[in-house]
Amino acid sequence: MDVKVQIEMEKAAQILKLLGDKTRLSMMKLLQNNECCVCELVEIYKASQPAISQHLRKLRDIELVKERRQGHWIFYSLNKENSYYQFVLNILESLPSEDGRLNELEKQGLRISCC
Amino acid sequence: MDVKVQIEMEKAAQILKLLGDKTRLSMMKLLQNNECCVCELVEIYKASQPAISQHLRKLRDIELVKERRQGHWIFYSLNKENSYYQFVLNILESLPSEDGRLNELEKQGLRISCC
DNA sequence: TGAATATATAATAAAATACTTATATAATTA
DNA sequence: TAATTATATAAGTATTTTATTATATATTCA
Repeated sequence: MDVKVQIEMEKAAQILKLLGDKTRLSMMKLLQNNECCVCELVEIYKASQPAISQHLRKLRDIELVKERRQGHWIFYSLNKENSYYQFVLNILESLPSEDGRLNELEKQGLRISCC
Repeated sequence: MDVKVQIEMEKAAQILKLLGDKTRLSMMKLLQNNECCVCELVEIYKASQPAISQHLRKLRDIELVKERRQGHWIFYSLNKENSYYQFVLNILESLPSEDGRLNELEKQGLRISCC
């Protein structure tokens, strides 16, 4: 059964606005099960590096995602500590998996495996 | 238990973008349990009539809400026939009730009771 | 049928968002 | 330590969204 924690209207609208973008929403779904670095996302979404960086910044600013530096790379993942994590997860669970996109990368030898 | 019907990424983003506005999100929550006419929404949100009409149009365009004409008034409500109704409902259920706003109207004698 | 009321639409202006190009920062490695 | 690589940020521009003002449509009622 789902947990239904209530969330203020304003905060909800703010989060939904950020999720209301195809690239960001798909990124969030991808990050639900995976840690990804920026260059992988650039490859997957065929977008410019600054464009991806700026999407990530917005998600980071409201703490929906967190980063972990490892050498050259910065790995992004969902921030499970966030008070609104459950709200976001509820939405992500209605979306089709995007993991296939990472498998594609792997096949092309472009996956940045950590460590 | 929640029904979790999967929904295409693009459609989800489109819906979330519309919900990602404070006024529209709050309106949707209000309409979850109530039928409201435009003038009530204008009063509640202290917005101009065209502004409210245009918000409603967007929600109507993707069939999240439906209208019912009765005399001068046009009453809006959630469109439960929509394929994405369950998805939307899932989100609305995490939000605090807005019914209090209608009670306020009622007290002021501004509620348009149907029939 | 004409006036009044509720709502919609069109045109425009203002504000917010997203993308591009250029540059900065931080870590790695030769 | 200089060159390279991954990422971030800033500035400018283009695009999208929202609100405003003016006007049109539809219904009711005198």
